[in-house]
Amino acid sequence: MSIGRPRQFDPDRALERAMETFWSQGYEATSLQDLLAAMSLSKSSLYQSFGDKPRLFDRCLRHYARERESALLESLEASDSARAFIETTFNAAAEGTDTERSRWGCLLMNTASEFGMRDTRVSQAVAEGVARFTRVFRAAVERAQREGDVPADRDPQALARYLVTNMTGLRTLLKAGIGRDEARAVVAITLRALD
Amino acid sequence: MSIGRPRQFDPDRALERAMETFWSQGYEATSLQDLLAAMSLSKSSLYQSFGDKPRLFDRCLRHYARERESALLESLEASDSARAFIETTFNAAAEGTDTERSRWGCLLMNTASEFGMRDTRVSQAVAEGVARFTRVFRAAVERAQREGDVPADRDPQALARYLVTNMTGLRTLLKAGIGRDEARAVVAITLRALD
DNA sequence: CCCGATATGGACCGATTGGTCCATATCGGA
DNA sequence: TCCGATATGGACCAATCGGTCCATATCGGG
Repeated sequence: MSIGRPRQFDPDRALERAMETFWSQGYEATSLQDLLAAMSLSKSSLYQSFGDKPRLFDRCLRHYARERESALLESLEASDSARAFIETTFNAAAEGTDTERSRWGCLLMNTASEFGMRDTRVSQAVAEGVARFTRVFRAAVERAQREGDVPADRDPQALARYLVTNMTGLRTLLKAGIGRDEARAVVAITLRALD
Repeated sequence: MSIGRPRQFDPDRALERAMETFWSQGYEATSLQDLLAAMSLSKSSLYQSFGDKPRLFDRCLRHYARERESALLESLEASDSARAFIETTFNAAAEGTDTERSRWGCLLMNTASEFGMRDTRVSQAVAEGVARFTRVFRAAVERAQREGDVPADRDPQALARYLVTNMTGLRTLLKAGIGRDEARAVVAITLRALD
């Protein structure tokens, strides 16, 4: 399978760097030069291994969605209480302690905001990613209901979408310059929906 | 004051067109060509009357914020009940009946998402606009409390920010392809915070 | 009727954009 | 050791980017 000259870079690492660049700057504001510098490879290698800018971006979107989903799932499974997981996730977002990446918002939502419905491939990647997040939160809500921390008569799917909506709005407002105290107060109200 | 050759275009109309272009496409994705075509004027006139692209964008942001604020205020004052105003506003957003512009999201939040905190002028314009919106919703909450439709012990400022957050998230999710029914369900949960 | 002042159209600019192409390097297998 | 196959670096490209400049058009006031 590996005939010919071997790659001089780690494709996963390079993809991660590309993802970070798109994430922090957006699609249009990211030039090929930016990508090449961040990924530390030549233009030829980029096109050889990842195709053109749209294809690379698409791979970054899907990589992001999967990565975040598994991180959330891991955190959920490691939590003693599903409700605690939800509260911790939101509070961490409000604190912005969540690495410097918290200042970047959510790549999927940034992309939804930037592209809207203009590009079919992008829209589909975004929709799929949102579905992943929603699924995780639905699972969390359902488990919380089983654990008696959320009333059983609530619609887990609707509640999950509500949580995703609030997380999205919160991250956007943080990018808009809202302060920590204000974010905390918003989160407090948001989480009341679980009572 | 009006010495020299008169303008052959309506500056307000031109600014409106520029705003719509930035609103629907974002800043980076909007070229000067796009602006000139939408505004129906020559490059010279653009630079003469509005300055360069960043300056024009800044004016669009402030124009948008003021326009939306006054529209919301008007709607609030025309409502018999402040709570009805809030509910109507959110339901309209969920329906997407809200002209084609609903597919564009909110210019201020799109901008926050696209720029983050990179540009001081832009950040300030966004923050000021968000403050306008928050003020309107706070006024609405306070009036609703006076009218007995929202418990008096709630913090109007925090509730207003919560509403802005939810509106932001909702508009973003609509851009991400969420359906009407799902949006309605989210809004229903959002509005429970007023009970 | 001319003059100062503003508006307008279009030529022009260097820089950058995303993308292609080819010569060269470096591998595994025969 | 040579060959097929892949990787890499860099030259090169047309198109477009935002922006400047100047000649011309069109006004009001003297």
